[in-house]
Amino acid sequence: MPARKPTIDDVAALSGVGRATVSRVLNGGPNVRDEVRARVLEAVEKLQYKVNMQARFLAGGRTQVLGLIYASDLDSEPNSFYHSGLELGALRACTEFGFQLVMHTANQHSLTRATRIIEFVDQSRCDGLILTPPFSDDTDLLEQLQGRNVAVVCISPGEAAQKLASGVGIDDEVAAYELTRHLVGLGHRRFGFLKGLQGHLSAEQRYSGFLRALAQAGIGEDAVVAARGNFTFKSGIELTPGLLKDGQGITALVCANDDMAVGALFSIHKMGLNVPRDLSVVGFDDTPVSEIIWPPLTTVHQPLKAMGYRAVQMIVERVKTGGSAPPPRFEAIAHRVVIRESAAASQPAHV
Amino acid sequence: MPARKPTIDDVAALSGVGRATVSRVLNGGPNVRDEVRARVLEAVEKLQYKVNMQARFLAGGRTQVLGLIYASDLDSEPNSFYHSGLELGALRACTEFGFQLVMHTANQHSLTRATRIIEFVDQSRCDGLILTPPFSDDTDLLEQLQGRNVAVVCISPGEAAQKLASGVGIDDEVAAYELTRHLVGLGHRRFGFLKGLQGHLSAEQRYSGFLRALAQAGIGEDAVVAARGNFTFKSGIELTPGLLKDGQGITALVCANDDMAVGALFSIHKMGLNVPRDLSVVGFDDTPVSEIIWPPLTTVHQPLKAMGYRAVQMIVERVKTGGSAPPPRFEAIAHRVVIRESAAASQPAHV
DNA sequence: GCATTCGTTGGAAGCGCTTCCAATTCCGCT
DNA sequence: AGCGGAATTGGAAGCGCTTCCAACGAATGC
Repeated sequence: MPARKPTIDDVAALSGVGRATVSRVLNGGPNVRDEVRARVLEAVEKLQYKVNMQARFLAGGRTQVLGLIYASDLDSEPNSFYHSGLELGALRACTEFGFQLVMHTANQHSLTRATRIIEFVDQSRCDGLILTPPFSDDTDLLEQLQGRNVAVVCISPGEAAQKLASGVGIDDEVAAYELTRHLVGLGHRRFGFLKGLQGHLSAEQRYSGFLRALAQAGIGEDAVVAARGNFTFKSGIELTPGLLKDGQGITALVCANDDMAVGALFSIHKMGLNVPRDLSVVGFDDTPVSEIIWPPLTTVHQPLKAMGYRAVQMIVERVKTGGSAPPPRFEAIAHRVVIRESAAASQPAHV
Repeated sequence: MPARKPTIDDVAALSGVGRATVSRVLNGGPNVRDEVRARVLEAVEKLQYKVNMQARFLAGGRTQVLGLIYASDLDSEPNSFYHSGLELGALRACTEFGFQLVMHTANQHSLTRATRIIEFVDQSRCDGLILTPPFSDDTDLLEQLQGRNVAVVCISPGEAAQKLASGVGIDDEVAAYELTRHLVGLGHRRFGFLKGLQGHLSAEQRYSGFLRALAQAGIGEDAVVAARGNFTFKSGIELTPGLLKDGQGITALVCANDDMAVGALFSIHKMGLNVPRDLSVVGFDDTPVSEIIWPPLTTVHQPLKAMGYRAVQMIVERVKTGGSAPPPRFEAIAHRVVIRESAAASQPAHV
C-alpha cells in the first residue's frame, strides 16, 4: 500500500516528455505547448503526484515557509486571543498562496531572544518572518535580520522598527480619536484614562488620539485624570479606585485596552457603582470577554485576522517578485468602533 | 556579506575528515573517535555551520516536521484559548526535541475536510500530526491516515477514534465526579445540569461522572434537571431560565463547560438572583474568563499546555524509534478542580 | 531559397545531506 | 609474528527537484 510516492520522473515517463518540461508545467513556466501541458497535467492527476517541497527547495532555494514568532511567556488570555487571530489570518493566506506557516516562540525576557530567533531563521531557512509584539519592536533583532535573506513583516511595530521593516497594524491614534468622539457626543466632559505600558507605541497613540478628540471639542487636558497601567486585568482593578476618588466629576473612563477596562468594571462594581448609569467605560481591542461581560463593552475592534492575512500577503509579494528588500512600509488596516452598552449618555447630575 | 552558507563539505574540509564522518558526528552516530569528533565539532562552531534540514530530509526521509490541525471556522474565544494552550505546549516540546511545528486549518463543516488534511500531509511530508477536536474524532480521516506514514496523536478523541490512533486528554468522567463531590460536600442536593453537545464524548463523560458522584451520595437522577446545550455562551444564557423555573429547589448548577457557565451567570444575574448566595454555579475548562468574571468560577482546570506537550512527545517517541505504528494508546493528563467563589454552601432555606 | 531567430524540448549538472559499502586501521589472541 | 574481527573512516550513490544549456524544428528575414 505505501508504495513509493510518484516522483517527477514518473510523471515525465507517463506523459512521454522530459523531466524539465514537467517542471516547467508545474511552475507555470513559459514555452510549453498547450497540448503538452495538458498531457502532463493529466499524468499528474492520474498519478496523484505532489511535488516534494524539500526537494524543490534544495534545488531552487525557496522554501515557501513563513515563520510566525510569538512570545512564549505570554500565556494569559488576552494574548491567546490576540495571537490566535493573527495566526488564523496568516494561515488562511498561507493556504491560499501555497505557503507553510511554521510557528516559533521565544522568551521575550531572555537576553538571547534575538539569537534564538536568528537561529530559527537559519535553521528553518524560511522565506519570510512575521514578528508579533514585543518582537516587532526589537530593533536589534530587526537589524540582524537585514543581512539574512528573509522578508520580514512586523505586527504593530514601534516607530523605530517601522524604519527597519514593513509592518501592519491599525491606526491607534485615529481609533482612539473616534472612540473619544463617541463619548464626547454622549455628553461626557470629564474623563479618566487608564494608560497602557510606557513606551508602547500603541499605548501612546491611543492616548494622543484621545487628547486630540478632546481638544477638538474644546476640552483641555485638565479635564482628564490619567493613570499608567500595564494592559493587564489586574492593573485595571488596582488603578480604578484611585482615578474615581481623585478625579471627582469623571463620567467616562477610557482604557487603553479591554483587559484593563474589564478590571475597571470589576472594581467599579465592587464600589457599588453602576455602569453605564454612574459611569461609562470603554476599552480597546474587542476581545471576546468584552462581549460576554456585563455590561458589554464599547470598544475598538482590531481586525487581527485581516492583519495576519495582510502580513502574509506582503511577504508573498516580496518573495514572489524575488527582488531585494523594498523600502519598509507600514500599512494600516481598517478598525471599527464597536458600540455596546458600557457607554451611555452622561447623566446631568454627574456633569 | 551573505556569503554562501557553509555546507557539510566545508566542515569536512576544515576538520580534515570525510563528509560521512561529519554526518556521523552531527547525528550522534557511533564509531567516531573522540578526538575526531571534537575536531569536527570545533569546525562546526568556527564556521557557524547549520545543517540544511531540507537536504537532510531529501536524503534521509525524516522531515522533523509536525503538523497541528485545527478548525478554521472556530474563531470565537473559547477555542482561541483552547488552541493557544495546546499550541504553546506543543511548541515547547518541538523546540526541545528539534522539531518544527507547522500549522494547518481545515473547515470543520466542509465535506472535503479529510481530503484537505490528507493533502496537507502528502504535501508537507510531515512526520507527525496532532489532531484537535473536532478532527480528533473523525474516524474517516483517521482511517485514511493509517496508510500514510505519519504518527498521529489526537487531542481528546472520541471512543471510536481512540481505537484508531493514540490520544491525550483529561479524564472527564473523574473530573466531573470530583467537581460534583465538592458540591455535594457543600450540602447541595438538587442540581441543574447544562449538557454539552450531543455525541461529544467529553460532554457525555462529564455528565456520567456527575451522576456517579450523585449516586454515591445516595442522590438519584430525579434530583437533577438537565438541558442540552452546545457549549456556547449563548446556549448558557438561553437554557438557564428554563432550568431554574422548572426545577424548583435547585441549589447548584453544573455546566459542561465554562462558556455555558458564564452564560448561566449572565442569565441568573438578569433574573435578579445572586451567585453563590442563591445558587452555586460551576463550569469546566478553566478558561480565562472564569477567573475574570464575577463571581470567579469554580471549575476544572484542563492542562492544555501539558496535553500539547505530551502529544508531541508521543509523536517524537514513535518517530525516533522509527518503528511501525504501535497499538493506539490513550493517555490521561492530570486535571485539577479549581475552587473559586461561584460555588458555596447550600443555603438551608433553599434545600 | 538560405540564413537567422524564436519557441520548445530534453540532457545533465548540481542543491546538501544520509547511508551503504568497501577500505583501512587497530586490537586481542593464538 | 600472524590472523580474524571489530572499530573507524572515506567514496560514492542517490533523495526529487530546478535550471542552465545545447539541440531541434519551424517561422521569419533578406
